[in-house]
Amino acid sequence: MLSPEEQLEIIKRGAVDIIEEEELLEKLKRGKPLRVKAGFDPTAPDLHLGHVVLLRKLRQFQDLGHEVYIIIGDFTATIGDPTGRNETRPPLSKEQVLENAKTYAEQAFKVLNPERTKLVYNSQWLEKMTARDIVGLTSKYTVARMLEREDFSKRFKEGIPIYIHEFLYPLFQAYDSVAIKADVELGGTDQLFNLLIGRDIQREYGLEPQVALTMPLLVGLDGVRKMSKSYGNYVGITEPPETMFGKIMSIPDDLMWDWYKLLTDYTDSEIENFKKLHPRDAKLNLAYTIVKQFHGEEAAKKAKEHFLKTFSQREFPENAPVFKFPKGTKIRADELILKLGFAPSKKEAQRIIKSGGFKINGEKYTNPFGEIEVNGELKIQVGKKRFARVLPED
RNA sequence: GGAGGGGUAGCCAAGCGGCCAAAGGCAGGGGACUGUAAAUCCCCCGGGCUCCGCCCUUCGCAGGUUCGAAUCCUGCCCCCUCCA
Repeated sequence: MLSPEEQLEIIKRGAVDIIEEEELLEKLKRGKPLRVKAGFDPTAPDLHLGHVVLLRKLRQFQDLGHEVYIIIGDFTATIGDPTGRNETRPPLSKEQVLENAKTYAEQAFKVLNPERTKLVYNSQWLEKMTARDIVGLTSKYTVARMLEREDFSKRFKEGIPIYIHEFLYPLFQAYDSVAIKADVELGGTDQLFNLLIGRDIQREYGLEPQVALTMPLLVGLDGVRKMSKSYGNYVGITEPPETMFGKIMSIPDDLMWDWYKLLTDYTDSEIENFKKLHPRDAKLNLAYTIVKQFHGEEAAKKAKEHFLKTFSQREFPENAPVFKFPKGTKIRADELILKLGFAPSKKEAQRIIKSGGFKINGEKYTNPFGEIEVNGELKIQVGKKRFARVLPED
């Protein structure tokens, strides 16, 4: 077991805020496993690399001998957390939440150690609260302090409605920390406010306040906005190795250093060394390292080869999806693309063809209405990334 | 409850009787370039028709006035601002 000081060093890596660092050191010095809490938003069961940043930090705690508590907000999800939004979020059904939680756990264990992870549902304690209990909880915080939160105050100023139940969300999240006696709570930087309320509320209930630790929000593929499913700039952790690899390669060069820091185990000095490489090679290594974490070494190697062949050498990928047509089928070029699912409409397919984005067996094919006969194998390419193999069938 | 302002394509935003499938921007797609990307340049961006032209469906919803409406009128729904 590492010394408290050494542990702290590891924990601090990549973190934005630790409130308070001295308290954390105190807790570590007691030598008992800490209860590290993280909430899970059951509205988004598809985990992406943005979530991984947090999960990796949790994993570090586990590797240091601590215990992770994942709070499934099955109760709070029926309220809707307004964090980071300027509007109220629609509540979810109970069944949906449970289903999402299951998917979440499966994916989270690609990073977390299941033996040191406890999944708990906050309905366990929140549903038992009586009106009196809730009044008790709400009497421990003020409206003025709630309005300190940026999205609340912004909405308040702009006249966008804030419903009273939305104030309950941070309070219930804080109460979760009371219920499990959390020592540390992790979240993205956008969660800082909620994490801090946890400290106040724990204190009110006579507990030692938790340490709030925030991690940066990972910037997505566009290099601008935080990674989020709704922006479409994400890399899902269940995506196939080739897709994952390709997506990572498409991030802006500048972004890759953040990714290195937040998504790999490389030390700062190792990362500094990578900066001396050709950016393409540094990024290849990044993609390789990340893919390896989720799919293993073999798959990562293959994904890299696939990438080099397809993009650097412009070769036709061997594992392109295969479509079979009866032998001798004649089909119009635009209809073929539509059938392969490479365009949402014939019009769109025609545009692609006209502008030279359609290749058969490596040759550009520019007549959208041309009849294509399926006799032998056809290697179809649409744009740079979409490939298909069309085979005749007797 | 009163007084105003507004709802236009994925988003933002012009248009305010015909030349409007609707300017411009963003996002997106294709091509060129490249290191994969970014930047830059060109093209495209409602759907359908063997398509250099034609047809259908779009401007909150439902009707109406007109040869003709996103544009005018009526009703309805929704949103915002100010006052109470």
